[in-house]
Amino acid sequence: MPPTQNLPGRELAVTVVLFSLREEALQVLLAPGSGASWLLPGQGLRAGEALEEAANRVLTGLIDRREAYLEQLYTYGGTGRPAVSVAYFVLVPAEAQPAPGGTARWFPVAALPGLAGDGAEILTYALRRLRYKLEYSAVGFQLLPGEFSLPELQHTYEIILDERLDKRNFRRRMLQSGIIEPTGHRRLGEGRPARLYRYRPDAVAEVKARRLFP
Amino acid sequence: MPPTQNLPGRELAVTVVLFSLREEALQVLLAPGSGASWLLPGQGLRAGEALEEAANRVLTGLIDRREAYLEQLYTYGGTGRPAVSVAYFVLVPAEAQPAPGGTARWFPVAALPGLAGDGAEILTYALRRLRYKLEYSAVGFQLLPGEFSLPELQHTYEIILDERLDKRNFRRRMLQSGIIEPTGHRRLGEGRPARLYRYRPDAVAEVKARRLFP
DNA sequence: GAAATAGTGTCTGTTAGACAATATTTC
DNA sequence: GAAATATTGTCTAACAGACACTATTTC
Repeated sequence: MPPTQNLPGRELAVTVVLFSLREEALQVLLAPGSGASWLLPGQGLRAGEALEEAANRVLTGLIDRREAYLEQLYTYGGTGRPAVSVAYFVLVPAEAQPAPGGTARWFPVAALPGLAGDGAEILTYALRRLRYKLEYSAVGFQLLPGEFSLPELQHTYEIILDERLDKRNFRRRMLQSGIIEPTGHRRLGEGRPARLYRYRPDAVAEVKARRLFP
Repeated sequence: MPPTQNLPGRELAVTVVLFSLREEALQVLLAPGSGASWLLPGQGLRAGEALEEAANRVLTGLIDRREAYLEQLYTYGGTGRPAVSVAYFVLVPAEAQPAPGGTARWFPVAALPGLAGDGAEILTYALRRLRYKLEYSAVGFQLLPGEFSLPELQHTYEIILDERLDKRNFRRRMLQSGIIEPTGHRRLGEGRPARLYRYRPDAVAEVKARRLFP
């Protein structure tokens, strides 16, 4: 029974775990709760509304962005208010801006405030899922703008996995996978400019797990 | 809005996709629906009942077995009756017997009857998940009795994956993984008796997916 | 001893992972 | 030309996958 915003008496709610990269850190958007605690943003499900619709509605109230990577995470509860809450996992690029006038705030996952209800449990699970999916699917691109350099991409992976990666091996596999293509543009900066790439959603986005028992 | 048994007016239900191996085939337990159609078994959620409790309750009404491998699959709906249904994925060994007096029947996944509502969609997803998990986790053992031979284990994999596997490679990896241990018993039959093994739940049950972008 | 099934070992190609030097830009 | 950053290639160990014969039991 995860905490919900504004609609305390509902049977069914959706909860959203919204991740983004800001200031060199993986951050989560949280809504103010009672007292000093914070909540995962959520809303009761409206009559006739599909689950994913409701999740998108919550999202629209939080952020200025219409498209986002959204995936059902897990359904919690059966006791408490709301009785059941369907948690969604959402990724937005750093470009996305919080909705004007909103009270939600970003928190680095490394420095979370106290979370009401089972918010901490949900968040931990979402984070685990993010790290796991990063390694065998292409979700990482959802956290980046449309054009990015390979060092930026690698940096994204390093932040989320909290682990240093070898530059040569990273580039080799990323390029060999065919999942990105050069845009022809370059990112100018202090040193040698970096080539920019874009994600190719048509490329195979998921990798076969290594078979334990083939 | 998956079909539910007996409790048409509920907001929230759990649906169970129950797999077992019988007669050399992967089979699913279905409940009779209206007319000639069949349903995935399910029940409305009771007040104060946790989701997994409800899934276990449904299970108890279907089969004589108290323990089963049970995992939340996906939550469907938002429209229709029931408004939302939480689907569970369940594996039981072939030993398990249907509850006496029950009306549910086993169907091979290769020859399913017409399914009401979005039963077919849920079942297809459950099957995909089973095959997928089989390759990187140890769920396969949940379909076998406590003691089994390596040929039996391989046969289980072949049935579910619908694919022939190399005996030598299969045995090598299965044994090297340390996930099974010999019981000292043997399975007698027509030819040379097979050594029996048991699953070691304490062994690492999941394998790192191959990193796409390490 | 024939039939049936269980059990075993090797070779090869691919890939993950470790590792250091060169290239291009700005100031 | 110094500083900063981007870009590139090789070697090795581990593992997946292909492949054929021997061992043990029953009848």
